[in-house]
Amino acid sequence: MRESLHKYINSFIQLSESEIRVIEDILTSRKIYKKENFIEINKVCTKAIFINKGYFRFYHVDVNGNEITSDFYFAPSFITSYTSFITGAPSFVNVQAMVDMEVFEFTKNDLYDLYGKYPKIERLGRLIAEAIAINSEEHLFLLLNQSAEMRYKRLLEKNTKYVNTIPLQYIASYLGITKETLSRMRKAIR
Amino acid sequence: MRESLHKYINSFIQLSESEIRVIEDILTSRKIYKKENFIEINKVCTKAIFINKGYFRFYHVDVNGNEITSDFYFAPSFITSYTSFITGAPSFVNVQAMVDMEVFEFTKNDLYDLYGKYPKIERLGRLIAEAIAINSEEHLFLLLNQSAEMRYKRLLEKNTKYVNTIPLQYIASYLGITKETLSRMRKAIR
DNA sequence: GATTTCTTTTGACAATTATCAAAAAAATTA
DNA sequence: TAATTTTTTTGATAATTGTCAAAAGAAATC
Repeated sequence: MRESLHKYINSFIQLSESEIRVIEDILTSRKIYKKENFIEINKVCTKAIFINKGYFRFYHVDVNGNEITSDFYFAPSFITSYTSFITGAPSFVNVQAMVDMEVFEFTKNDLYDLYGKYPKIERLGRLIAEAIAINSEEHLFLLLNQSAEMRYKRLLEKNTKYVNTIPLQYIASYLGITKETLSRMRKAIR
Repeated sequence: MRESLHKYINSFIQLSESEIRVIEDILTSRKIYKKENFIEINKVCTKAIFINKGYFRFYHVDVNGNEITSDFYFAPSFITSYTSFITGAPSFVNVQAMVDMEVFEFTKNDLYDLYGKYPKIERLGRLIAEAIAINSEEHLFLLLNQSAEMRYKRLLEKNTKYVNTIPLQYIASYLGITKETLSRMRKAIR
């Protein structure tokens, strides 16, 4: 049942049976239904999850009342409202289930206990933090790299999964443009 | 001489005398002069540094030949071409000294040795990776948050240091706009 | 302190992107 | 499958931002 978790962890680091077990011990299996928010804006986030099935989007509402999507995370992956989880400040994003999902939840306290007891689990934490930093760096790079059309083409190449499974309106704001502009760009490219 | 390093590390985690010493042992003191590139695009980056004095900008050249600045890092801070250092892929950014600088350099190999031997130093690595991820998240948030004018105002509030010390042309591309547009916006705000 | 180099500002105009409203298409639910 | 809801597309127009060239200002160098 937790095979995909093992596989995912293994892609970062080889853990022993007992290390895997203590990780499993802090997890609670849970379902999150489409459109439900796992994390709410302005609340402090002290929980994180492993996505076993489904995907999330991170979004906030700007001054004009528009929803701005800042990120997507697909299974398998660990996620949380990163800045809030780390610093203890209120989250500035909502994290919303895009489909009916299956996740394994755990608390910050439990995780930090494991960090203290198992250096290799802390190493896993470092590797995941690094992966998240790299992901943000790539998104940043995408946004800074010229016209909206170029950004979309780049996304097409690099993140085919996004373009194929995520509704266009959310991809638009991920790219920093409106859905109408993205729709027109797609027409122009065809 | 390395007081600012100690202080900086202490802001993340309390290390013992001997842990501090082994970190110092892998450092090489160095000067980097204004406009010099510490890291070159397309080269694999296996070194990182602690900035003791000065600041860097991260930039790349886009298809139209324009320099795009994606980040700034001021002393005191650890920096490297993050994605390249972690993954071993060629760097997609240049890292350029903005003033005459004083830095302490170290290699990836030496650092990873320390990670293996000193769990608390690996924890420091995790904490720094997290800080970098948070920094990128904030920059992303800035870029996605509506009009250029709003972005600039937000930067004014949040990162006064940037606005006061960095030449406008670099701030412009950090905000995803041209220097002319930023210049006009500043005039409008006055 | 004069000269050179680098940075910022300004103007005129063009291109890109946003906005609002409505229609069409697709997906979901009854 | 019909009805409802959600998502995408289209049109007309406005607002924002970019481009290119030149001037003004500031900083660095001799």
